[in-house]
Amino acid sequence: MSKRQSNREEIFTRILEAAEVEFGLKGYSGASLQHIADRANLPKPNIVYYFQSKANLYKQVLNQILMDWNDLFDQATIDDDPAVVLDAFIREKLALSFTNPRSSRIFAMEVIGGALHIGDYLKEDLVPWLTSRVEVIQGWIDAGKMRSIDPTSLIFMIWATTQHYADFEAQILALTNKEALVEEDLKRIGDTVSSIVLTGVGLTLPN
Amino acid sequence: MSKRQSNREEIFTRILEAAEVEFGLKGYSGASLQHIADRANLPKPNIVYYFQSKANLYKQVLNQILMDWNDLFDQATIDDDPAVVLDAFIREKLALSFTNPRSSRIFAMEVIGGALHIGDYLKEDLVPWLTSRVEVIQGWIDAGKMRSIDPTSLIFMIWATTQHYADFEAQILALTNKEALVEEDLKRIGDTVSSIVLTGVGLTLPN
DNA sequence: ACAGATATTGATTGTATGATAAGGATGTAA
DNA sequence: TTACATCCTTATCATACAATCAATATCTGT
Repeated sequence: MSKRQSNREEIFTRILEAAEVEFGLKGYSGASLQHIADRANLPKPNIVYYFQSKANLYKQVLNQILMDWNDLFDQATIDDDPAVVLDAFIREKLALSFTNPRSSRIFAMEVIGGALHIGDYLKEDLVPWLTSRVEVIQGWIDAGKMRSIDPTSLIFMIWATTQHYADFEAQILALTNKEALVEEDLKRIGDTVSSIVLTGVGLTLPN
Repeated sequence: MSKRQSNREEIFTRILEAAEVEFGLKGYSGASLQHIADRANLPKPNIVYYFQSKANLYKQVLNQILMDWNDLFDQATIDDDPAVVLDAFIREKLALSFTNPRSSRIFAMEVIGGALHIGDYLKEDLVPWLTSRVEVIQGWIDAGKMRSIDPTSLIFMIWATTQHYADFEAQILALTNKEALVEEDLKRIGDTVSSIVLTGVGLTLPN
């Protein structure tokens, strides 16, 4: 007669999910352990029992998000067709913003707040990633496959535009007078962004 | 012998400025009236005396920011050259992100948090603005001046890209290994973004 | 110079928070 | 069954906060 159907791991993820929702809604300071506990259907001290502190729980949530963010655009090499790669990158990143806006928002709030908790990750893990991606794009430019533009600014531009639909969802819904963004919007926006960016850097998709 | 050089208006703006800094650094929940008071060099109760409550002070700060945001891209008509207008819009918005990143960040955090305090402003003031701008761009498209793309997505794209440099400054500095963004960066990024967008929608700047 | 309005101050209040402590329940191994 | 470790829960802590208050100081119009 086990009132306790839940093992350690299940509770872990339950708390993490509740925390993600709460942090996503209220930000770090605004979120309270009590609310997270209520959401996870657990007494508050249990949260601390599993995660030691609020700051640590927050770090774990961020870590989870960064691990979930797939390595889109990661396997691309100089030999690939830049049009195909960039189009896929834009559409995948945009789709991720649509399906998982909460993750994007937590990350955004963290960075806007100065990236105090993930500054090290940015410098240690993301810098090499960006460097290697810039090299690939520069390779395409040198090979005459695309127009000469600043690769870093291009990557930031794609990041900014795609994440915008997750982070500023409230503004977009208010401005477009909608309840939610749907599959149709994803396609229209993906078409527009991909079209502008690809044309902008002198590329056309093969048929 | 007036120890008190400050009239009511001066104190008002002093509090508003201190609050903008504090909210920008810590977010709404993270900011405390005590810290705002310290920053404004006033006792805490005076903050409440002038602004009644923390929530109201925050609203006033947001209001101030929205009023400061000039009406860039506002006077453009169908008769103008879209290349000139869009280029100027991109560069001015980008410059604003560089000179006043704090305002942009407070606005961003507010929207990410669900735009609970400025939802009405978005619907009442920004919707008409967006509608009229979309009409102008659609007019350019209909007149064959530029490529046919979704005007709304284009505007969001420009917003996202330009604000990105203010909101995600911490990430950008970490990734580019810099201390601060300078005039030179503003030019390079402006060139890249303007070039990609203009080319992307089939425009070229006149000489 | 005076009186009424306005502004400033330090002290205080009640509440919500993150964190801890200590005992009880549960499962596991001998 | 017994012993032990893990897990959970109730009760409680000190702290920081927004907000209020009563008392004092300052200004302003007459």
